[in-house]
Amino acid sequence: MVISLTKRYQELNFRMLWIEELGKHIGEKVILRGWVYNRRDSGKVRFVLLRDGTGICQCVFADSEVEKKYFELADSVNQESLVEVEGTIREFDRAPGGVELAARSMKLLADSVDYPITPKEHGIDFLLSRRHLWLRSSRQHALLRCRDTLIRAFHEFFGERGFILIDPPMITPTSCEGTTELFEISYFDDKAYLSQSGQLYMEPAAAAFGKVYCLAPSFRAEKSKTRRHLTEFWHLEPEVAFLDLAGDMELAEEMLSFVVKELLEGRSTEIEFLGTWGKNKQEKRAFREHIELLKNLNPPFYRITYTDAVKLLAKKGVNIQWGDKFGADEEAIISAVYDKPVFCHRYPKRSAPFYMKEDPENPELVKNFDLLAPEGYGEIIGGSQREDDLAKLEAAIERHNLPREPLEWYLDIRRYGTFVHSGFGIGVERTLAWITQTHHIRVTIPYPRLMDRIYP
RNA sequence: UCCUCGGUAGCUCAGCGGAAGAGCGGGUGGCUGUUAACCACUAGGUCGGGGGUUCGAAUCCCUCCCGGGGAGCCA
Repeated sequence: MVISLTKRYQELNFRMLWIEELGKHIGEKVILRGWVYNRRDSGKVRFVLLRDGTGICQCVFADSEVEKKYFELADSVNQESLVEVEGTIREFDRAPGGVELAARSMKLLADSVDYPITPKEHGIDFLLSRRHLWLRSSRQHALLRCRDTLIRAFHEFFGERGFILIDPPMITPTSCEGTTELFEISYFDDKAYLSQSGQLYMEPAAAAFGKVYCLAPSFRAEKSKTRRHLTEFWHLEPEVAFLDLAGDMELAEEMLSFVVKELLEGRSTEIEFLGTWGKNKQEKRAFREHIELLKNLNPPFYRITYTDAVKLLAKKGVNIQWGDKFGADEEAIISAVYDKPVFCHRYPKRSAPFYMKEDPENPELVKNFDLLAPEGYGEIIGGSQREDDLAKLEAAIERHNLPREPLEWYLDIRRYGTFVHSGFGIGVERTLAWITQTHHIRVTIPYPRLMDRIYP
């Protein structure tokens, strides 16, 4: 079908163009194919907004210039019908994109009756149930283009630095961290679990390749119903040999600065659009301030120890004891002190996962960090130096009441040339939500998986 | 799992004991350039399900179902 269409355009001496390319073809006769985004009319003129995925083009049908049947089609064609429009591209300042198509004819290729997502406000339940159609809408379009750029930027950052991409398994025999709820699946005659992190598999890979990373889905079966949680999210996890905690934090801040720059440069149109879409005056100002913050997001970020953060919170009147975990409120208070993300590091060992390295300067602590994003977005990165002492790791496994046998392979890394190494995990959706100031991360992934929502 | 708010036209919502409403969307007509166009007319309802209170229930009570927001946990 595609081949024959292309041939037809050649025969007609027309050019089949994507809407994003139209600016370079002013004055040319072209054929556009796309879906009807919206339709407007005034007197003897009909406007059809055509969407082909790369952009939107206003097609103008003037009563005096087109045959009656085409004018009538332009007058009645349904939203999201697939059409082919033939005409001439011309400049028009007030049209979206600065150019418009002076239409000569239009052909209905596929009708669309009662398209549910009308140019109107809809509730989140309605939209999420129609996520497969919602993807066509302009805000979702902008967000997912930013997501594409963000993921490419992650790969570029690590690729340029000689990291090797190592894909972890998604089906695992046991929990990686032993704490969170896992999705159980049946695996022939056995039980298996969907991976909640690739980290334990990255550590042996770091011994094999030195600098490695993975970018894969992670699954969490916790019944978390908040704007920061998905049951399936994309998890980026670098792991580096001979890197200590300080180096790990440096890697994290360089990476974040890099991808933010790539987004600001590569997706300025989309980010500008997101800064105005559905926002009131105050929100628009807040967004502009956020963009200024992003523009100045150069290393180093701020650093504060857990112990100092507790003191800071106490000074702010928060009732908190050393050893308590930080909740969402505490994290918001800490991050609000700074105009850049802040590393909170060296948390109490008693609430830390088994694999984190004990701080030699204080065995009550582990050498880990959380990176807290400003503006209340909370933790977007969690990282640590890993325990490389076999005896200490074995003791930690025992302390956490974890079964030892499924972790023997992991202990091997400490048996055969153990080495200082560190890494971190960052959620693609949380990062994108923070950069684009999106309230809920469910719209930063094409098909969100949430508690009680698995359709479409 | 807990707390909290909600379910009324295709969509977004108002009505909160006394004739089922608005805006948008759909349909029809009007307007030479619209920007979620506008104007007029019009069709469209098991008020989430079940039970109860009452002369009378969308409205009050009980219960179940579904969804939103938040907490814990985490990225």
